[in-house]
Amino acid sequence: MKKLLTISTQDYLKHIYELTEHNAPASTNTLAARLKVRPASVTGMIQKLANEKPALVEYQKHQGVTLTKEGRRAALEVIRHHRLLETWLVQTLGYSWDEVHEEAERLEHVISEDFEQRVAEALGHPLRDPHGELIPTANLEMPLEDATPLSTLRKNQRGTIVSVRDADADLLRYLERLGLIPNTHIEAIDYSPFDHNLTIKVGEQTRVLGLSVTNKILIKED
Amino acid sequence: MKKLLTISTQDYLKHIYELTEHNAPASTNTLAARLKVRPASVTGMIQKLANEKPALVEYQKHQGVTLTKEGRRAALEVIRHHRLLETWLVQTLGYSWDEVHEEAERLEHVISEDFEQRVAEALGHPLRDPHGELIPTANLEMPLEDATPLSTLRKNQRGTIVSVRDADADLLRYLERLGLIPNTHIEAIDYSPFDHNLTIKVGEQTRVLGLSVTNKILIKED
DNA sequence: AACTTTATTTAGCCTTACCTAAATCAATTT
DNA sequence: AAATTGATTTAGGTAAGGCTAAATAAAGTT
Ligand SMILES: [Mn+2]
Ligand SMILES: [Mn+2]
Ligand SMILES: [Mn+2]
Ligand SMILES: [Mn+2]
Repeated sequence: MKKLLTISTQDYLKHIYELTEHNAPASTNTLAARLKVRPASVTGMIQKLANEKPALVEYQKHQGVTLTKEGRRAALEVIRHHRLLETWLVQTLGYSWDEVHEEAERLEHVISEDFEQRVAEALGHPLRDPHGELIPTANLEMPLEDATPLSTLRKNQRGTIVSVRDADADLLRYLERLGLIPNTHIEAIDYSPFDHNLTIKVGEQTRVLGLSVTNKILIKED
Repeated sequence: MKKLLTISTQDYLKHIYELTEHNAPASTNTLAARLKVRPASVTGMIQKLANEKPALVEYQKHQGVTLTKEGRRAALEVIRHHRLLETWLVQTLGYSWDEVHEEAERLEHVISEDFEQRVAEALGHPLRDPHGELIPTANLEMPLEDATPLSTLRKNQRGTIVSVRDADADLLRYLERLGLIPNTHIEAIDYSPFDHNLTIKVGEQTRVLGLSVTNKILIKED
């Protein structure tokens, strides 16, 4: 029953998941950019995934792509591997949060279910990875995220950083230097509606963050 | 300067190394059997490896194959990864010695040099893996093995088990059940020159081992 | 409505690493 | 020396997963 998926297939499904997480199908071009592949290659792969049985994606020409139930399970499997691996690499080998992603990106495709289980066990079944992102459960369900983007915080509101999207190592190093890591308390002290710049206080420091940054940080109001 | 090798290439080189370790070139058929691939495929791959520049193998039609200096380095790189990974999986995730091999077989190809170094560090730069096999050094030299096959032990000689070839999980489970693991002291109490059976004493137990087993165990006389 | 631009798909190729079947080589036997 | 056998190589395919260039569709403009 279980087909074994190639590394490429797993990467396609993972990226489709991330792009369609907040509904809205993923476009060929966006996927191509994420996967660092040409749009024509994406079309080809998507067609194949749609014709698998059971189908892994739902696809209508020119309308973008979404995951089927099977596709979503496969995507969550990879994401669970990725996030458990990141957590483990940080905890046992002293990786920093800007270094783990790349390593996990390759390991996620080759570990066994046994390995996954041993790591989960060793870590005490963590809920979030080092970037604060939720780890899918062992039965492949994604827990509900109740945090909101930092970009929604307004003057005089306070919050605690929950997570940061982990794609860009440079951004992560930058944020760490500013002290903007999970569990940090912050307070909005100004917001500029024209450029969407948000001025916040972190400890004693004051920082001004643009939308491209505030969109990538999730917080919980407190 | 450094070409990146595919997983297949790495596996070919690793198996060629193991087959040529005690000089004598590796034959197409033997390699095919080890790699679980058809002889024709081996010929094809070997021809490619011989035509790389720099060449990774030395090859003359119908004469078998050996590694060049570059090929040997590449092979030792993979073997170092494999053995460090085995050691680490056993120590940090509680794998047993018959389980680690398969997992390491896949991980060995995807870890970074950074990962390798962190693991080596975390383990205190171990000299041998859980099967007692020597781990190539960080600068890719294989330490000299001064242990000898158990098959050379004769009546009334005593020795300590140094290592066991790790290929076959069933054999490993069998040996563990008999208490035949690294650092165990044994004594030869009989040898039959006709069938090469060796009778040994392990603790209080007496065991009779065939040549196919005694050849896979290395000991140091004491 | 016609035109232009951008997004997407199709068509045709390439590389890697496998396979099977047929051909050839090398080592034994007779 | 000839014939047989086993090992190895060659020839011709296949399946993945990329690529470029050309064709088409959709969306935005005049
Ligand atoms: Mn990946
Ligand atoms: Mn899993
Ligand atoms: Mn391998
Ligand atoms: Mn290495």
